[in-house]
Amino acid sequence: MDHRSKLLKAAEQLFDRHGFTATGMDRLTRDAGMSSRTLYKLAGSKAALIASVLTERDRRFLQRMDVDSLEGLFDALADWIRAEGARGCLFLRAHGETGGNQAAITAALWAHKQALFERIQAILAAETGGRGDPVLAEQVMILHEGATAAAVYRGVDAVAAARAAAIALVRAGPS
Amino acid sequence: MDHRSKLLKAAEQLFDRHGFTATGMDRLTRDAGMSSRTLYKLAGSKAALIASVLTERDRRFLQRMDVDSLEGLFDALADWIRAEGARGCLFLRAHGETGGNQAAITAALWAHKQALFERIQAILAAETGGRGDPVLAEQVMILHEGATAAAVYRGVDAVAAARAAAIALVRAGPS
DNA sequence: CGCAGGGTAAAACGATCACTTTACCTCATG
DNA sequence: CATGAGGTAAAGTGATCGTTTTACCCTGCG
Repeated sequence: MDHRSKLLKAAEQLFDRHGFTATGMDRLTRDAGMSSRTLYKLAGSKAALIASVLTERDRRFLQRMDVDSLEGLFDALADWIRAEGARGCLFLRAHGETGGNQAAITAALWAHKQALFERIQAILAAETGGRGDPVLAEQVMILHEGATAAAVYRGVDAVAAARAAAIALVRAGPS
Repeated sequence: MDHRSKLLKAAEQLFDRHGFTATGMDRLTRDAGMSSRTLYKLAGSKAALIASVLTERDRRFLQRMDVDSLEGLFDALADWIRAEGARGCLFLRAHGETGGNQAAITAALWAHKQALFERIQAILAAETGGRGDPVLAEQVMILHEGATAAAVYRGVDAVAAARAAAIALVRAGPS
């Protein structure tokens, strides 16, 4: 594994497990297995590193959510949480820690949520036969978001509950 | 207003708007309008102050969620967000910033979510005529949580969507 | 008046922060 | 063999962190 991949992997893990501000650069160099000089040559700055981590996270997460059914979407989320742990959405956490004042982080958050929303819309369009209901998509998105957050204190079972709710909502159709 | 109230109010606002670690004690003393000596006599430490803020927040939030219908619950959340802004659940943010390693914060998070869950259960029991469905309560809780999180990037409208979804779920009954 | 309680402003504390610099090492390639 | 690119370890940078200390100032009360 090359230096850049090692750095991004270590950084994502540390940021996720301990928080962004709480993670010092000395700990980062140790976990990434490289000198601070190389780290700064690769990352530029801590802020830029956070942005890079979020970009990579977005790619990896959406890849995992590349499914073609509502059930698959929530199963994929449950798998993700079982593999990565339940510590809440990393994008919202980054946004919250920086007070929403860092443009790059806010942009990454928006792009990530927009992409996820479009994926949900596509899944629903396929399931309901092209009938695109933006309100229903938003409700499924909220269930997905809520399951991610609630899993922090209720565990993976929250995802199963959200999954059942989403299915019931779609079956009930437009209210 | 006495010193303790001024401190808690200023601290809650700063923590919420800028993050916990990003808020320095110098800024806190300035906004609370007192010397650092008085602040430390009242708060003990920054960690203790965070815990106190969360306790006060729990009280104030649950007081606002003291309603007797499902519609009222989500309307109360919308009112809260309109008044306080949409920056996500402060308890989950505190938990995330500290990596879940501070016992007092984790305890405050658990207590808060447990109390909210019981409130939702009570509302549902009243609405469905005593039929206590714990899964339905969890689903409404997830919608509530999801709306709080999604409001950060989609605005208050997320709460209206969650409200409609909750109503549809309850009307559909046990799946 | 005398004095204690509770406050202030501001300096000082050591620790830690993100980041840079210095000095040295390794090694493939012309 | 010489060399330059790319790496390391470690010390140093100034700033900022949470917290404590110092010295002083009101003010209500016996």
